[in-house]
Amino acid sequence: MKYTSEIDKKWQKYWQENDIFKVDLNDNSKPKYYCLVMFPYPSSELHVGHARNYIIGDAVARYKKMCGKNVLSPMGWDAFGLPAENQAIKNKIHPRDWTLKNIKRITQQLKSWGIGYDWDREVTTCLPDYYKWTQWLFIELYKKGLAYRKEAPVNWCESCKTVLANEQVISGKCERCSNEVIQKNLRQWFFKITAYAQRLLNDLELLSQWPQRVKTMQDNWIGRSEGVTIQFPIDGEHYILDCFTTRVDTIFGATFIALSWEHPFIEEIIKEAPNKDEIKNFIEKVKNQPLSARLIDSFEKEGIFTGKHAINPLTGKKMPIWIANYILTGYGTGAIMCVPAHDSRDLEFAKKYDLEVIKVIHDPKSKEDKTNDLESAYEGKGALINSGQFDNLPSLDAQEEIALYMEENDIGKRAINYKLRDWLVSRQRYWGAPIPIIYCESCGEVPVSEDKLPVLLPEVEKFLPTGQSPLTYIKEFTDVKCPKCSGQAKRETDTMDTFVDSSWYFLRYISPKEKDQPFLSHDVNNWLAVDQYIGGVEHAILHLMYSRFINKFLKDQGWINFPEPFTRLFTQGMIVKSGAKMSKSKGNVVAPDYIIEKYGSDTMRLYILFMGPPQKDAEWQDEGLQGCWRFIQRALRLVDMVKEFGEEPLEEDLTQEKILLTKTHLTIKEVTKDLEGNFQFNTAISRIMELVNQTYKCLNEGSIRKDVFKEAVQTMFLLLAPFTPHISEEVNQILGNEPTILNHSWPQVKQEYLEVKEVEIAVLINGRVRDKISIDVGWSEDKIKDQALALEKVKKQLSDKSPKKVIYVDKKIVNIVI
RNA sequence: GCGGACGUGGCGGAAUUGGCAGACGCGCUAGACUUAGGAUCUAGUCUCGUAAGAGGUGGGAGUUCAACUCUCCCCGUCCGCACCA
Repeated sequence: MKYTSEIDKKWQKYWQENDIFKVDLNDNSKPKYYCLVMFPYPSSELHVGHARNYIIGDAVARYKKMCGKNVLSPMGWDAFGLPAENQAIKNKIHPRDWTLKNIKRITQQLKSWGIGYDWDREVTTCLPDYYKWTQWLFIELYKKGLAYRKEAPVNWCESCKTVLANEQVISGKCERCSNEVIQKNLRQWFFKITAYAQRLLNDLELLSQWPQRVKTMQDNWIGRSEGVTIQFPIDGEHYILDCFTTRVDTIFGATFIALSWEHPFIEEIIKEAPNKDEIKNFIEKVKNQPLSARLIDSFEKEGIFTGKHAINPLTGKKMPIWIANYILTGYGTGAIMCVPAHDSRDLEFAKKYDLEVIKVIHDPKSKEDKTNDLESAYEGKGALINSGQFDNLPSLDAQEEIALYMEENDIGKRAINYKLRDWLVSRQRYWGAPIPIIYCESCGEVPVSEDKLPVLLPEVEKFLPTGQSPLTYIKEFTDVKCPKCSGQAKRETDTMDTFVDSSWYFLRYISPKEKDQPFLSHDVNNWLAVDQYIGGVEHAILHLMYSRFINKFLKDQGWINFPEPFTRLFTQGMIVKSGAKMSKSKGNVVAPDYIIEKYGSDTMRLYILFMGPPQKDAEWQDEGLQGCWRFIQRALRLVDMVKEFGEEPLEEDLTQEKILLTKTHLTIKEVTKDLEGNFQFNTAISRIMELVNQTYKCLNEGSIRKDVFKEAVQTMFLLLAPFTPHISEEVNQILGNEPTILNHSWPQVKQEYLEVKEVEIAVLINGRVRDKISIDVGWSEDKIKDQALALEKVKKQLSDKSPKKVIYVDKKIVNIVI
C-alpha cells in the first residue's frame, strides 16, 4: 500500500459527510472536552509556520476523542483589526473583500490538512451577527462604569495612524508595524482593567496548568507594589504634593522632589517662576521625545528647577522641586521623593545638578564611611542611620514603624500601586466594530440601546487611515437623533481594538447562532472553562489578560459562573527557516500546498509534530520531512505483509513473538504517557518508530503468529491516528474495522505482557559499564551479585582483590566498587 | 539593570523522585539489490586508539558507590520587562 493524496481526499470527504466533528452539546454520556486553538487573523493565507498551532490542536482533539471524550473543537476568524486592514491596504483591496477571501482560502487549507472542526460553530468577528455582541459587551462595561472616556497622554503610532494600548507597545515600538510610538494627549475610550488588577493577580494561582513563564509575565505586567503615599507640604503654599514610595525607610535621605512633565501642579508651581519660559521649553522638549528614547542606555537624565520647595515632613528640611525627564507620568502620582544615596537614578540626577546626598541606610558590607560623596547608590536594605528616632532599625521594621508614625500624624498613608494601566480600546481606524455611543449636546454621552444594535460599520470606499477615523466623514453614519431626547446628536466614530473582539469569542462558539443573546449562559457554564487552549506565546499578556478580565467581568454580572476562561494553556514554539521567522519579506516561507501534493498531509503533520518539543522553536528542514515520508511508507508496508501472512507459526520458538508483544504494549504505555504529559509528540512519535523497527526485526529473526503481528500493526496505526489521521483511517479499514478510527477506543496496556521474566542489566565497575548480564527476575540479590562477580571482565579488573562494596539497583545495574 | 528559561554528537533532539549518556530522526560511510532512483534493504556512525583501553553532557569545584540530573562559583545563548520610585 502506498500513501497518495487520494487517501487524504477520501477521508476528508468521509469526515465531512458524516459530521464526525460535529458536537452535540447535550450529549452527557461522555465527559466534555473543549479544545481550543487561538483563532487566526485572516490577513493572508497560511504557511507551515502557522500550521503547527492547528496540527497540535487537532492531535489533542483526536486523541481525547479516542479516549472517549465529547470533544468540541471549533474554528473562527479574528477578522477585524489592523492585521487584516494593513494587508488589505497593501494589496489595494477593501478590507472586507480581502478578509473574506482569506477566510475562504484558509478554510480550504485547514481542511486539506485534515484538521477536524465543528464548522457549524464558525464565528467571524467582522460580521454583524458577531460584532453586535462585541458592542453589547462595550455597553455592559459602560453601564458599570468600566468603559469610560478621558483625555490622557496615549500611545500614538504615526504609521498606523491610530492610538495603541500599552500592551501593544513593544519596546517603544508599534506591535504591528514596529514604528516609533509617540505620546499624544487625546480623548479616548478605556476599559477599566485596573479595577481587576488584584483579582487578575490573585487568580494566577488558579492557573496551575499554565506555563510558569506566561504567569510570570502577567505578574510582572500587573506589577503590584506596596508602599506609602507621603504628603509633602509645599513651602509657602497651601496645597500638598503626594509622592508614592516603596522605601519609606529612606525618608530621612529624601533631599529633593522630581515631577513628571505632566504633573497637574506644574502650572501652579511655576506661575511666579522667573524662568517660566525656560521651564516651558524644557517640558516641550521632554514631551516630544519618542518613547523608545528612554530605553537606550545613553538616555540622559535632565531636569529643571521650579523655584519652589517642599518640606520633608520628618526632617523639616526644604526640598527643591524639580521637573525631570525620567519621571513616569502614569505611575503613582507622577511625583517622587528622591533619595540619591539609595537610588542610582536619583544619584545620577543629584550629581549632575549638585543636589544634596544623605546616607540613611547602612550597607552591612561596606566599611564605616560617614562621607556622602558616593560612587554608587546602595539600594539594598540595612540598619537606618541619620534617621532620628528610627536610627538602628532594620529597613523592614523601619518601613512598618515609619508608616505607622505617618498614619498617626496624618503625613502619609499606606498604598498599593500597579504598573497595569487601563486598556485603551478606541482606534482611529476603519476596520473594526464601531463604538456604540452617541454624543448629544444636551444629554451628553448616551449608549446605543440594545435593540438598536448592531451599529453597522458603513460600507465605504475611503477607508485609508488619516489620523481621524474614516467614519468621521460619513454624514449618514455620524448624524443621528439622540436616543434620549431625540435632538441632534453625533455618533462616536472610533472603532474598537481587535483585542476586544477576541476577548470573548470562545464563549460565542458555544452559541454561535444565538440571535437574542451573546451566548446561552447555561450551555456556556456547562462547557467552559476551556479544557485546553493552544496558541503562540506572543499573546501571553495581550489576549490572555484581556480575556481573563472580560471573563471576570461577565462572571460578576452573572452571565457566567467560572472565574477563569482557560484551565490549561499550551504555548507552542515558532517554526523558523534559516534561523528566522517565516515571512514573505524574508522569502523563507514554506508553502504547504506543494508539500501536501508531494508527500500527503499526514507527512507534513507528522513532521511538524516530530521536529522537536512543541513548546520550543524548531527549524524547518526538508530532509526531516523526507524522513517522515520514509517512515510512513515503511509502516504501510507492514500492512501489506499482514494481508499476505500465513496463519500458522513456522517454528515452535516464539521468542520473537513475545518480544513483539512486550514492545507493542510498552509502546502503548509510553505514548500514552507522552500525550498525557505536556504533549510530547516528538517522543511519542519516536516510540512508534521504535515499534515499527522492532516489528521488522522480529519478523526477520523468528516466527510470529498472525494475530500478534496484526495487533502490533493495528496498534501502531491507532497510536498514530491523532498525528496521521488519513492513513490511520485507511489502515483501520483495510484491517477490517468500521470507520471512523476515532470511534475505536485508545489502545489499552495489558500489564501481563509488560511483565518479563528475564532482563538484561549492566555491570559497572566504579561507575563505568564493563559488561552486561541477563538475570531472571526471580533471582535473589545475592545470586545476581555473585553472577556479576563471576564475570571474566570483572575478575580481570579485580585481580584477586575483593570488592569494597557491591550495589544492586533493582532490574537496572550492579555496581562493583574496587 | 530586573525577572525567567536554557547550554548534550556534524544537525534536530532523547534520557532528570541521581542508576547503562547520545533513544528516534536527519546527515554521513560501506555493502546489497538494481541496466542510474532523490527508491529499498543490511551494517556502521560521541572522541582518541589497530586493539586492550581511556576520555566525554559550556568551564571549574563539591556531595555520592553512582551526577546531563543535586549544591556553589564562572562563562555563554535566548526570551520577557525596562528609569514602575
